Amino acid sequence: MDAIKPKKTLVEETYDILVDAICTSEFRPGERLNQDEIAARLKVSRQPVNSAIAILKSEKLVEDTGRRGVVVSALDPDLFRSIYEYRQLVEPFTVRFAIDRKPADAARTAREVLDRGHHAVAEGDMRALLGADRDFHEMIYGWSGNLVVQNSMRTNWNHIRRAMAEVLSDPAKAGPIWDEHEAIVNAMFARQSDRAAELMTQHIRLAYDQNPSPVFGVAEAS
Amino acid sequence: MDAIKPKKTLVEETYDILVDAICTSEFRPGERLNQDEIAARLKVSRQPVNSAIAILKSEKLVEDTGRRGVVVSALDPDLFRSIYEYRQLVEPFTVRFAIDRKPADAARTAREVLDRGHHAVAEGDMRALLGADRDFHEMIYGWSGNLVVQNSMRTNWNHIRRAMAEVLSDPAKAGPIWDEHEAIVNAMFARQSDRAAELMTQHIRLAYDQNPSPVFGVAEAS
DNA sequence: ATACCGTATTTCGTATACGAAATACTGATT
DNA sequence: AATCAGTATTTCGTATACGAAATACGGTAT
Repeated sequence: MDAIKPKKTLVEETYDILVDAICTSEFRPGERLNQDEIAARLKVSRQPVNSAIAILKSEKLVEDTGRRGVVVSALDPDLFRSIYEYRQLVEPFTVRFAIDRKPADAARTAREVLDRGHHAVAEGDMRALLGADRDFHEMIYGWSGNLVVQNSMRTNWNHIRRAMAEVLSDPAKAGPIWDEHEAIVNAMFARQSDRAAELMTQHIRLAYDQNPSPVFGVAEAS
Repeated sequence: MDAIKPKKTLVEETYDILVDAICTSEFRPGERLNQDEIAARLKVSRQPVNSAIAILKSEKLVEDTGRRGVVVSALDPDLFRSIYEYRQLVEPFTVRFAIDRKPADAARTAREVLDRGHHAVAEGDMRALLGADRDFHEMIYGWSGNLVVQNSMRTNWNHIRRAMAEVLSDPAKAGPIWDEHEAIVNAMFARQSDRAAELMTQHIRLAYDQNPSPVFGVAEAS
């Protein structure tokens, strides 16, 4: 019997809702977040909205405009470049560690995540695709056992989602991505450390290189 | 003429004060943060304290205990290991990029930072040492031009500071660290990319390896 | 027509109030 | 002495109030 799970506070719920709205471009880059309106929409007082916005600020999803509140941060090509530079460095490393550190049920988990991705491709569901893509990578970060990577990639994926929300991508183009995911996982389970890491490096480089404009033409998150 | 710099809000100031109190072990791991007491001490209402704590929560410097508020997070050996694992991966990378991306005044800045470090060694001032150490590494992160590394290492250094605050280290032992810093900078300015990166790798590995217990016997942050 | 000034309105930071939930304390029972 | 139940107190999440600062608007002067 587990402990009763504490409910999320209104601050936490508000934060989640705002993150999602920003990352799906419901709130556009540069758009002002009006606390009264948000509070009215969510049917809460302004105070939890104000607190949630303070957290968003610390995560740079929104930025200050002085006394007149915050705007959604602009999509920053420098940040995007940094994220992909970083991913090319860090994710092959997570692959290497994941091979040795993955838990006993890793094969089952991997199968589920891959199936979910292939299913999203078949359904042509862009939102599910992005979620599955993120799940795939987060699975590997988790297996790597490195808490710093897990934490830093959590916020990085929010920025990736934002960039992806700016374009209408063709889900059909996502097919090869999931083949690449399969190949990475196969190499990992075959304990081919170098091959798996190289496949991941190529995978991420390809995602970035196929981007005709660093932010607005993003074809794939990964 | 620059824009008038907006003042920090009470939430921001409170957050800064709390971070410092946690990172210098004024608030001990496991200790409850009482909002009323903190508000009274800082002579503000509870609301900005509550908001500041919400941000600390999202950064994992404090954790929830249900309805009775938050406690300062325990020093987690896994997190510490992750941080050093991560640093050994990421900081040589920042060194390599810094060589090409450093600004025109980099040599002057480096000199200032190194002088500050040597001065803190001579003064035997542990707190200044830790600050200078952090400044040294942040200088290189900044030169590398990678925003993700800069952001993630900001919170990581808070955790490093916490671990350091648990022990009374001998400042005299910090001397060789600054010699290592000098060597790294010299290799960078000589554009010896491989050598600089390797020196940084060794430097960080040495800092971690000299730690008899992953958290409590930390001799050096770097 | 444009610029300026005064007033009204909006918005947000923060203080205060309220009530729910958790914890501490006390007295009664076994 | 140990346990339980009831009550009091503490603490925090959130709503509401207040006031400062920013912005919008309307009228007047040039």
